[in-house]
Amino acid sequence: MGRGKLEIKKIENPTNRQVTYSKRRVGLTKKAMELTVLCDAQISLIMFSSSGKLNDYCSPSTEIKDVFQRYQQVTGIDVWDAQYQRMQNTLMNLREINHKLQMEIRQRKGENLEGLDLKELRGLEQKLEESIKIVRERKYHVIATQTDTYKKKLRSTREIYTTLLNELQEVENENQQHNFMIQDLSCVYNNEISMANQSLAHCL
Amino acid sequence: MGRGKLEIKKIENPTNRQVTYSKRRVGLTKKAMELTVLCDAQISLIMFSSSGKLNDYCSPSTEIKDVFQRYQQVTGIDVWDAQYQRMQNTLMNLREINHKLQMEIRQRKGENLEGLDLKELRGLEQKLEESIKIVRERKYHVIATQTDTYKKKLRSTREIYTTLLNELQEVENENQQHNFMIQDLSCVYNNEISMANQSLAHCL
DNA sequence: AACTATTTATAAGA
DNA sequence: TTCTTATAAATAGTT
Repeated sequence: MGRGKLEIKKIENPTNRQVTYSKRRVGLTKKAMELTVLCDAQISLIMFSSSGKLNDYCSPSTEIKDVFQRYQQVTGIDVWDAQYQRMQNTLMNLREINHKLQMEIRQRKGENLEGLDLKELRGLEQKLEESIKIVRERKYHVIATQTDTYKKKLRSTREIYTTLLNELQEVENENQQHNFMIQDLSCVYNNEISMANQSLAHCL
Repeated sequence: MGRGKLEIKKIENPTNRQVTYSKRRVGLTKKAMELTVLCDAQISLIMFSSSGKLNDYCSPSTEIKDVFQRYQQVTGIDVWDAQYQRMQNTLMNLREINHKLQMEIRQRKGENLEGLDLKELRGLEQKLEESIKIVRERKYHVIATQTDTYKKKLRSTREIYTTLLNELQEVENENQQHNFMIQDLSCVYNNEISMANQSLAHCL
């Protein structure tokens, strides 16, 4: 179209090429826009001139990257980044593992037992018995440790008391005014003993 | 252009819209190609029709993703980022859930109990007791069902035996040569009874 | 999918 | 770049 027919091959004159680019770029964009409006299409158009200048058009209410994403979805994963692909794989792996874990937990909770036969149920029962045995052993261990701790505390308190009592009685020999301190210490000691006994009783 | 002027707004008639899309899509692609050739430009054109069909054009010796990469470089917009970020989040979420599931399973297996205090151990023991109760109930249910099935099988076998025995004895009255058949049937029946009893014994 | 009257795009020139 | 305009190209409506 135009005053003469233009053969479709690279325009060698750079000025002419640039002029033609400008004109046709506008025309192309206009046509893309019209197609968008007329036919309710989603279009992305990216143009780089031979000098590297960028121009683009994208149908309204979307962005180039949305179009790209959609393009990827439709064309498949070939164009996806290697890293992206790797991530996708990891994701699927994790999902699978997750699912298996969920299933195991559900079985161990006693849910979803419909599919199991007698032998499998026995196996599960056995596994649970083993687990509960371990938990109970741990519980007894913790109880024993706590009891032990209380006993040690008690013994140490008693030792401290005895030591202090001895020291005080020595001092008392020199100074009768310290009598009231012995009474005070007795009180603290009895209190401690009582608390320790309470804790032990709660635990056993 | 055409027989009449077309107002640039969405064509409501779907058939017309589709036809116009097809025609103009070809025209647009042709113009893009011409611009590529005439002006030595790099062009990517992606079109989705309103029905979701994809068509694209890309200047020779490049691919869409090259154009996008270049576009990304020039504009500074990271086409990948949004998608990548979303995936990363999903990944981290899954990993976290996975970890929690692992921990729950390990506890239910009796592993990794070091961090638990007496109260938590008691809770875990209780949960395991509940689970094992459910599993046992299910096991008893399966056993009961199987027992029932065996009983029914036994009853049915006995009925068939009785019927056949009667029939045979009737025939026997007419024909003494059938004695050996009765013996044979007895043998089969006793065998069946014995197998059923064995299965029941194994089960209970 | 083909036809064609008309509109639109644009090549060349200014 | 922009305007003009003759002419090529695209395409709307029709078959």
